[in-house]
Amino acid sequence: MSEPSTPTDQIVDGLTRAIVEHRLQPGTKLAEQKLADHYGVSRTLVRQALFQLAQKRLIQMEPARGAFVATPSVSEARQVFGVRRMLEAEMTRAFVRNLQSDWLQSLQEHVAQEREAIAQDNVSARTELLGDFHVRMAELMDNPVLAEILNNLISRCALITLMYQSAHAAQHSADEHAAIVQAMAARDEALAVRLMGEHLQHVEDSLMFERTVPSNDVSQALR
Amino acid sequence: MSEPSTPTDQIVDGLTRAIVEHRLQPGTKLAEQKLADHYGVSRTLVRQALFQLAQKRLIQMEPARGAFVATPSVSEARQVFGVRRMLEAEMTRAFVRNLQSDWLQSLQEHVAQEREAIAQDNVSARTELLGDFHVRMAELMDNPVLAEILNNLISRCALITLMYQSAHAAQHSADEHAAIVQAMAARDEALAVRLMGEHLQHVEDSLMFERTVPSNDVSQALR
DNA sequence: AGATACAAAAGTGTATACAATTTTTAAACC
DNA sequence: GGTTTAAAAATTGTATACACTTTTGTATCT
Repeated sequence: MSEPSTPTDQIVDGLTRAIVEHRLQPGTKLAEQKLADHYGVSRTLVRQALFQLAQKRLIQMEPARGAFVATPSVSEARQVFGVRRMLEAEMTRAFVRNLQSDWLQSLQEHVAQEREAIAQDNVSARTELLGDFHVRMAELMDNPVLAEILNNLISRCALITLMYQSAHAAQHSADEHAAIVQAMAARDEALAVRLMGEHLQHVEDSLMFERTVPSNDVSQALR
Repeated sequence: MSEPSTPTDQIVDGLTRAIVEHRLQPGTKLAEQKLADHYGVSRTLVRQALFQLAQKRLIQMEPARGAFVATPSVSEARQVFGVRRMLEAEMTRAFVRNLQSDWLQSLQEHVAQEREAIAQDNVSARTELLGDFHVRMAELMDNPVLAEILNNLISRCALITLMYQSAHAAQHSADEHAAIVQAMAARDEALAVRLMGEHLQHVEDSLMFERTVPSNDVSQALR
């Protein structure tokens, strides 16, 4: 979390957070000069950042027209969730098979944090923690390659996710996380895998609503 | 394959191919001006391309020192193959479950192409086709999201792969591909999944040898 | 009034310029 | 001979300049 990171990376991170947290709505135009002014750098660096975001599929670049926050189709959304289910089913299986004593405690603490954020109605912390549960599993397994891929997929899911996940749905997710950890604690591989699959299916099913208002106020959103 | 693509994308593609095909050895320095001269553009565009390659983990950028073709550690290599096994086990399962009549024929034709390239001792075509077998499955399932992720993973595998895969190992891979298709044709889901897992394990096991000579002649490699 | 044409403004795409850092080269020293 | 120091060259990091495209605004015509 505390990497030195180049200016370009900082812009990437800042925009990623803004997009994932829905402070920048899908379809919003990202004008290079405005971003440059906001970050106090030249367009050169903004441009480098935009290209990277395009590769992460968080924005879409149209030739000579500029960059826009991505508006994933329903089909793409289903594919992203599908890949997550494929990957995380096997990840869960491997997790239970190689279970270390401290892993369970770490996940249990994470779920506790989730519940705290939900109780406090802290929407952005809640969203981040719910996604990080899955990344945390990869990190515990000491697999940064998997963690990075999952993190990218989860970013795309967050972009896909409806504006604000309801407090109810968030609570449901946290409960499912807890149930998964419980199955792991019982070393019940099959159950843990099944619960993880169902969990992701539930998250997917709880989304896919109508689009929300595009306010498009870039400077304010980035504050 | 025939996208208009910006100059930056062309540089990314060109360097990707050069790295994946081992015309540029791991550790080779990629000096910006040399690349700019070679592609007849300014450093600006080369830089954009390099940042994208860094994100794909095909090169590593060191602050103020420049870009170098990535030299993945053995640990990273195992992680990449591990993620592929996770992903492709489930992909194979889904493939067999949703099997369409024309899918098998497409894969069979692909295997035939592989064998032709192997017979002709066309190393670069062979390497590309052996990797594309897996991407083809994702494409047949009409899942570009999965196809893109797999393609990135496979690029990293190719970078990891020993300088030149032996003709013998290539033949072995093509045979395993054929066996997988055969299991699919028999609608034997469990067998197809198992064969795919074993196939990836074999590929992984056949690698991991010593490093080879760094020739570092960029201009010639890109020719 | 509505549509069309054209000029002005804004924005993107690329190259160049320049400061800051690293690498190389050469000389001085032990 | 090998190591240290210092200047020179090369390279990276960032900003700016400018051509070209798209968008916006305005006046003209029907």
